Amino acid sequence: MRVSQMFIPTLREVPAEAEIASHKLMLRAGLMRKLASGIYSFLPLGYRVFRKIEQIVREEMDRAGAQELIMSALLPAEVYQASGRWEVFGPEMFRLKDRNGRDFCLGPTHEEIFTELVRNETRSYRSLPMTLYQIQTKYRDERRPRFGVMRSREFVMKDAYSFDRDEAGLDISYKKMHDAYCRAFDRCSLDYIVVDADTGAMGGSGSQEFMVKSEIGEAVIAFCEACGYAANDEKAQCIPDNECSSKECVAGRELPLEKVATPDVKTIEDLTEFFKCSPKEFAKTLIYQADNRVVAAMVRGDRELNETKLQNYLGCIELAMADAETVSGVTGAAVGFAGPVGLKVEIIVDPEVAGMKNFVIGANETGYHLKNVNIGRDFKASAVIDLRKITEGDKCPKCGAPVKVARGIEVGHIFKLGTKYSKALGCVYLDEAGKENPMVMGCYGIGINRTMAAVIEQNNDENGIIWPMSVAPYHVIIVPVNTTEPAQMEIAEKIYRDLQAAGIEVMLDDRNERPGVKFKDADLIGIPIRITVGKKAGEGIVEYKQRQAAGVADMSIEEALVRAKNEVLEALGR
RNA sequence: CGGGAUGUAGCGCAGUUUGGCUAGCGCGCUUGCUUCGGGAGCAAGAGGUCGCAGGUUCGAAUCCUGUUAUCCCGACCA
Repeated sequence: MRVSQMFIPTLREVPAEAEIASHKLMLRAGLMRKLASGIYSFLPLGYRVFRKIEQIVREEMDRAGAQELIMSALLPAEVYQASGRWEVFGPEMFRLKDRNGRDFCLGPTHEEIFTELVRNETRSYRSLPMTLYQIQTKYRDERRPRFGVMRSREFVMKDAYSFDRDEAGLDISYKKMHDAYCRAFDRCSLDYIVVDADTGAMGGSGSQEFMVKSEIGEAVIAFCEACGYAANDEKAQCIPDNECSSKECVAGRELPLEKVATPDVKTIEDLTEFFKCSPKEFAKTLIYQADNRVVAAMVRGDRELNETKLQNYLGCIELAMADAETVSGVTGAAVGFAGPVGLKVEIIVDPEVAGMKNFVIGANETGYHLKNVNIGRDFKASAVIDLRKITEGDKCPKCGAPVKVARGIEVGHIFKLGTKYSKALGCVYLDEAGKENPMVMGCYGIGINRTMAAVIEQNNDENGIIWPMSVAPYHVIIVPVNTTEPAQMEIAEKIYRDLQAAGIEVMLDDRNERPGVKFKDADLIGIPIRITVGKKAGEGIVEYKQRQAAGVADMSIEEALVRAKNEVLEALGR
């Protein structure tokens, strides 16, 4: 298309609202504009990219045997009430009423709707397995929309749902989706990692996330370069490190319990200062409010508690640090002096703490700590389970090598749901013997908008976006340096026609702008190949430039045409 | 939801402390001339109820009260 006729409102300066590279560039390159917090309009160039990503995902879903359909974003309350999620979603769900006062919502996710559809229409084992999907808009009234399209209130998700007879069937359907996701993200040229994930409130027997490594990612992932283990930090299993630094511990003798006055010594930093020793010789006692009960959780002084692990163990819906009033009610001391000795609540202990001897804890008395505490002798643990957060250098739970920790953007998530929804909603099939069984389900999501932002996060430089060919809004841009030179325009027009005839998506920058402006815009919007028609046009020479490469090359028109066609077709795998 | 910050032209900002404004600057936009290989030069223009509402005052972008929107950190999040 001719740039003079296109709606590409590029910006020279970065709007103040944008912080991260992808958000800034999506605004500057004229891909989108904000309508409200977490709500964006995609402009022509941005929408082309959006549709290409969508199409890649669609092709890979179809190739994996999934069938596309489309559902409404406007959903009646009943279907969520049946599964109990009308309440669970809380204020995150956009709710509205129709003219008769009936409750509706804008769908935040569609498990229930798919399950209900299949329940109503499918009865026989002969129809299974089956995987259905849609690429459709979701609405979530996020507490804090962030980073442009990275966490927005309206977004497009590809959501797929598999229905199988049994776990073995689910394993196969799940694997197919896993492989399809890999192909889709590969085609988007994303550098991603597949990590084990916590199933959380979704329940089910297994889950993996597709993470694009990025510093601005909201998730933390641990991975092992030695054996390939990778997990979300909520899920990552920790191997206790019971290397002890104190002599008493090495000797293995239990020393007599001592109460030490520690006025104003509250934090771990204060304690290491006061006792002149390593934080590894303390244990933190954290008081939590879990639904209606109060529990204590202990991790070593230098560790952080992993709330997901605690929550999974407790099986509670709500988990939060107890407020100061609750803490003093339980411990009889101000915050900062909690300890397990004499505590009347459930005490859950990390294996590292369980392996410690003669350590220091709060005395449950304001201004005092206990020294030479020993588990078993001085207090009893209700349970010993892995409770801590993994850190860089921890032993890999699979092979023992030191793990690395990085941040990631979650672009895809696959779940083995099992029978949670099928049982709740009565989604059953009849087997050969005529017996009713719940279908075994999986669900699979890809955030299209977020994937687009992730591609930009990984493919940009100080001049702008560097689109991979597969998702670039156009493949080639032709830049005649001076549109008032008929020789240049003639050649530019010829290249334009030839490439279009070859099925290449091409832009012709026919604006009567100075060359600097056109080069800057071409770089900013990130078109993979640029063909510049300049002074040497008269000799039949043009300049060829790849967006991701530094150099330029002069060549004949014919050569440039051949090269552009080859590069585009090769990159697209045609 | 807790903490912090900010709303002045399409974008970026100054002016607010100490009220005097008929509100400026850069970019972009329009017109003309010149220019044409990395965001051109000259000239002439268009564009703003200073987020909104109320109050104080002779006078409010500026002070007070309320409200709303946006962004950041945290908490939270299928």
